[in-house]
Amino acid sequence: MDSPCYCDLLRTAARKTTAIYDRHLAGVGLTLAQYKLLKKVDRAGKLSISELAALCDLDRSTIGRNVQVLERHDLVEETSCGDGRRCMLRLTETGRQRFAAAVPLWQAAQTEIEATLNPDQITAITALSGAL
Amino acid sequence: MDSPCYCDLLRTAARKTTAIYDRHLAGVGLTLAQYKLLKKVDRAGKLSISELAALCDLDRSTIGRNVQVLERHDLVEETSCGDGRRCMLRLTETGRQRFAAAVPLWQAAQTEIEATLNPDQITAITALSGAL
DNA sequence: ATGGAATAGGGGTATATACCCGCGTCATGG
DNA sequence: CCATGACGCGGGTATATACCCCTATTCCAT
Repeated sequence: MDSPCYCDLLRTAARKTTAIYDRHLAGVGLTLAQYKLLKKVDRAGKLSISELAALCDLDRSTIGRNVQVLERHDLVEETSCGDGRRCMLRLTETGRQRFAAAVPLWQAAQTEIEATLNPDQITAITALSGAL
Repeated sequence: MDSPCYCDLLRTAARKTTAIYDRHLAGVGLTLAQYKLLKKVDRAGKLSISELAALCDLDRSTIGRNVQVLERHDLVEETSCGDGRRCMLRLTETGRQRFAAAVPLWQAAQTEIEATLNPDQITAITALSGAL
């Protein structure tokens, strides 16, 4: 009758963990979502908004707006490519430095989560992405 | 070295499941978040914004704005109590009907999730709220 | 070569969320 | 009985997210 709302549980867990990661990353003025974007741009070197959206499995317009924030903070810049429709994104020098400084903070958050949750939960969470 | 970002996994899982619940609830024009609010107001009968925020474990200002949406949709209304600072929320008749119609849709989403995830994952997710 | 389809992106609108600040109200200690 | 502090809430600002529509560009088939 009263099974817990799985959606609510996951949304709450996502909010709580996001707060933990954001708290760690606040030292370099990044949010977890921004860190993830910087990481993907760093890995790719250059990529378009649509490619980044596909990598993140997020809506293209969401990525477009999130990238605007990164551009305002001078972490990412656009470079033209042959195609007049697209613009390739890449990290600025500031972005590279900020990302490098953020990595150990992110790692600390990871470690905190690993210390908080039990191994079964870690395993279950890791398998979620494949199941949904 | 490259452990997956637990925060990203949970955020993605929350987005995906929210989309599933929202798709089911779209039949009555509600989102999962709105459904949860209506459910809590329904259970409580009457309660203030701060009480609702505490129940949801969300920021008071967040609840205030989400309740404004419900009021615009004529699902929730404010009633004055003795205290001039507070206003008590309760469901409107429309809100009661909408919530009643939404319950089986929510249940269908629950069932879909139970069919998608394996029991271990369900257990792990359920235990998350206590751990975080 | 041209016209229609496909692609890339921006902008509008809406919701969900959090933090901070200020304002009004209440309650309580002198 | 009044001043101070506690409380409740709205509003400002910022981010994250999604859907829709429009425009510009490119590509491809005829």
